[in-house]
Amino acid sequence: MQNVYDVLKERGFIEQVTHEEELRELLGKEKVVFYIGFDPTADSLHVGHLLPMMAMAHMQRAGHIPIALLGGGTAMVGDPSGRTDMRKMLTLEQIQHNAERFKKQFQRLIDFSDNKAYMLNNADWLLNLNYVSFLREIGRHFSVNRMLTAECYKQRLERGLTFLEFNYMLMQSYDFLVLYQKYNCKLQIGGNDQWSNIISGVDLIRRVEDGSAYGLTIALLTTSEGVKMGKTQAGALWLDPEKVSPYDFYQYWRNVDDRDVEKCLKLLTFLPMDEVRRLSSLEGAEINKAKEVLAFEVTKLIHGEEEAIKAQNAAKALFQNGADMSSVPQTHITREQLGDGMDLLELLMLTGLTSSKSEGRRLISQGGIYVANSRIDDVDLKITAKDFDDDNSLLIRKGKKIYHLVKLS
RNA sequence: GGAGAGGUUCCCGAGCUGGCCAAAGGGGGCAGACUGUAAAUCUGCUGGCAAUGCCUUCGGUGGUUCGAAUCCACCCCUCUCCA
Repeated sequence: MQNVYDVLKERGFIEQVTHEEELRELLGKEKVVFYIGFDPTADSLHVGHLLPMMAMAHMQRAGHIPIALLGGGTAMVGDPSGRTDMRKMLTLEQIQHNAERFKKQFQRLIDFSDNKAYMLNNADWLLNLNYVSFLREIGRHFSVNRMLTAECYKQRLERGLTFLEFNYMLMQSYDFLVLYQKYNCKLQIGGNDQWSNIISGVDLIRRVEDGSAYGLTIALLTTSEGVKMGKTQAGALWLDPEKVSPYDFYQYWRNVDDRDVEKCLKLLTFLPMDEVRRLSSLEGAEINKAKEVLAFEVTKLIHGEEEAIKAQNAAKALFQNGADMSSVPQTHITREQLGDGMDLLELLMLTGLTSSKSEGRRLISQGGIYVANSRIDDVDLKITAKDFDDDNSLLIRKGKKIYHLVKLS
């Protein structure tokens, strides 16, 4: 069987490693417990978390044991890495609630049964720490001089850094130490921005336990433009279907830049590399086939096969004249709401296609709104029951590819 | 605690000798043309509303004035230097 290390490397996950050869060997010969931390600062995971999750899944498939560590304790402080401002502090209840949501989402990719993976919360050991003993046992191993030279603090030194945030590194290092002691966790994986925190954990384990631990960072998922992937007009691309519908999720991947297709297939799907290479080599309009596969696979991974099929059918219905419109985003309105005619501007807002009437006016006057596939140029157009088809539905389109179905009942 | 700089519309960033400021410019976003549900490029738009006008907005609260993002007072926050 192929060494997971090589798999991760081939698929482009690995950015930095503490001891490449040793780690590779270790992963090849024993079951390794490893951990990745997640900050429960939002009530859903988003695309940015996908890479670490995939890495975990690959590792688990290779027989290793993941620990998903929720930063319930560290979130009380907030990681300053890669931040220009201080994070908002969350209440205990918010963090607890978010952690619950995360677990559901993890379960799609990671098998938590029979101790094949753990989910822990560092609040369990961080919140009750005694300040003075923490300083004596842990704090003494940290050199402020060295911390200040760490990349993650350099930037903040120019802009200001509170003592609270400065402690983040100690807390994360302590996490690693605790996991090493209690679970024999030898490896920490994290985003590339976690490098400083990770190596300081590795260091701490060496100093306190005289043990060998390893660190590995994963590339950040960026577009060919170098921008973080997963930004949509509405904000982040969340994994929660309540926040981003499977259809929109599918469309996001269906529309990635040509240049990002290969990277996404490698990082976000489990397709064998031969298949990835074949799809990535498609050129011109052909590459759309690869994008369809990508969109389908990623959606299947996150929302399940059934939802992925629905999203794909909806896309086909809209873009390739297919018939199954059932999963196109839709809004229901009643005949009472419609009355004897509703302003199109009003309807656009109901569907969420626009957020104000002004925006609707603008769109219409620029030719960006289509009702039942014909372009609308009348800003004051009223929609009546007659406009709906036999199926009591009306298709509205905004721009080239944002569709919305209005159902009358 | 002391000295200084600053907080502007989604972001950056002008404006700050008071009216011509819903506020330059850039970024981002949206739409149009082109196209492959791609990229690049070009064009337009980018606070709201019952819309040739009206309303809310320039850290907060009061004040001066016919009129304030622009002047004054107090307060809050951020940064830099000093302790």
